[in-house]
Amino acid sequence: MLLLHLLPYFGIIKSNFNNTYQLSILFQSNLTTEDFKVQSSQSRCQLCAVNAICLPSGLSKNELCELENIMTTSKVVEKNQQLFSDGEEFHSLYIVHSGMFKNSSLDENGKERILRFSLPGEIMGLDGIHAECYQSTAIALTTSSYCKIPFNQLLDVSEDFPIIQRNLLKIMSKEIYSNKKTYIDLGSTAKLALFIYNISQRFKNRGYSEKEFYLPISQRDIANYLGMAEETLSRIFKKLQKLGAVNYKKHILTIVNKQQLKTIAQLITAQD
Amino acid sequence: MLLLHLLPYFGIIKSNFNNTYQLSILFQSNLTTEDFKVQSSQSRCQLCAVNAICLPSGLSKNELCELENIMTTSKVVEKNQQLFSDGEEFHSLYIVHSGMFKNSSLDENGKERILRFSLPGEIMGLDGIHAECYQSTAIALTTSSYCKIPFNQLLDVSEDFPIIQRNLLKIMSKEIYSNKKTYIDLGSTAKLALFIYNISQRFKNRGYSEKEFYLPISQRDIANYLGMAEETLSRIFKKLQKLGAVNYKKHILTIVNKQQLKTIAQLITAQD
DNA sequence: TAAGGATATTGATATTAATCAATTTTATTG
DNA sequence: CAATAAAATTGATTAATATCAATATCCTTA
Repeated sequence: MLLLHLLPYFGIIKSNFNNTYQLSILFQSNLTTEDFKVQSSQSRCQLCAVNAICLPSGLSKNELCELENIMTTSKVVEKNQQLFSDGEEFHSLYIVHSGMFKNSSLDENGKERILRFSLPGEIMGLDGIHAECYQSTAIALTTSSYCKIPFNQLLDVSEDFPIIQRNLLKIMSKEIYSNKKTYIDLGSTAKLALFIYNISQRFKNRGYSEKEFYLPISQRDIANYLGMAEETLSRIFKKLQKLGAVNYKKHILTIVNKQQLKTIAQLITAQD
Repeated sequence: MLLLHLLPYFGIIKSNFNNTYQLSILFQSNLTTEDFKVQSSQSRCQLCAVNAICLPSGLSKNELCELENIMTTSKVVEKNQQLFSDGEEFHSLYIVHSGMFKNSSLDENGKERILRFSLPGEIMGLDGIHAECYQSTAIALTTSSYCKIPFNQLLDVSEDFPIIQRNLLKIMSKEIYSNKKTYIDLGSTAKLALFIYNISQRFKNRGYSEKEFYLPISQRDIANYLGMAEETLSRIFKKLQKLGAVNYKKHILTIVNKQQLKTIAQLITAQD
């Protein structure tokens, strides 16, 4: 039987190519919810692979316990299922436990606008706090799992445990900061290179491989997120491969030359 | 003698053109700091024109008092002065009281990247909480004033007054949300129209005129913020004027046709 | 108020990316 | 596994925007 808290590790394709395809299948496959069932005693935060990130640093056993009491055990959603939707009443924060989500909303003409992709250990729903309703829709891009924290209960607990409050502020601050590093003045090639690099670093920060990972996002969605035409994105993916910076086949992304990727993304100045 | 807490009202150019230029001069002028000196008893939050926005709703007299005790009386900075800078140790949040600031940092090639413009009632420095140092530099674009809240003291106070904590979370949530409404998939014309509309609405939400205001931002800085060439911005400003949507002369911006502006900004679908 | 520097405008051209249209490849489902 | 739908690729063309270069205007300050 599969233990859910190990799933995030499986999602990463190791350099060893014998393991690779078997493992990655978990993320594209048609396994049913049943396959992911978990013993509740083992799904608690102490055992969770992402706990160190989703609510970082400084919590005592006592404080962690309080948190766990209000959180749901992690649950599975299938590909294309929706966790919450734009405009719906806000009640809980969601933490990605495994898999990936897209957060989007519809613009004035009804066109989907993808605002963010959420990876394991990342929190969704923070933008709903101020308006008391969710500001975007969260859709699983692959079979995924999540934990749920009712916000009012979190506030109650944080009154007794200021460290939790402080952590929440830090998480939100980081979110504000990361949104600022925008793609706005980059050309299409730099945009895609930066996007790949960013995703890679987010995986790395969560203990996964930064070199090779399963990317369950369609090119249409990447193009939407980066604000470019699908066709342009396809051409630029090809270009990045031709340049030897990355490799991309069937949603498996390999970073071949990290330095070069960073240079193209304009994160470092090209040497001459 | 000028009372600082009235300044924000003066910054707005009324439709009455007799008053207009005199008043707007306050914002471009070379008045010295002396001219802006304030009686401390009148600068407290109760009298502040922006208090209802900067720390909104639900504070009792008692709670407000606690806040005021830790805040500095509002202070003036001259044009081009810096409030805090990227990388400097984080200690306080800053609230714009009057005038305008730009928040920017340098990219890998040393080029300035403007991340945001801060208007009266808006908080600066929130992105510094997580890293414990400021993530951007705040520079006054015109003679401006601000209030300062030491963050650790704010945390202390908010432990006793949960409403303050909750307000802070809401403010940060709003900031996360507003960053998401990006310009990424708009053409240059729509970008500039949306930019003008957004600024206009932020003025409106703070009780100022949404139709006409002094915009102390250089076209170079607007172009930088929107990720386009200076020349393109100049041409598009002209285009928006030719179309009859706005008027712009010597940093005085007038919205001539709001509906049209919104249509160009793709906020509403064009009627046929 | 005249001079000099900064900011903004304008035109010509080159570059980049969008659009349109067709085809190929991949994924899904009975 | 074949049939169909969805996603990705490719080429040709058009449209948008950047760049380069020159000039004009505005703003500051001596």
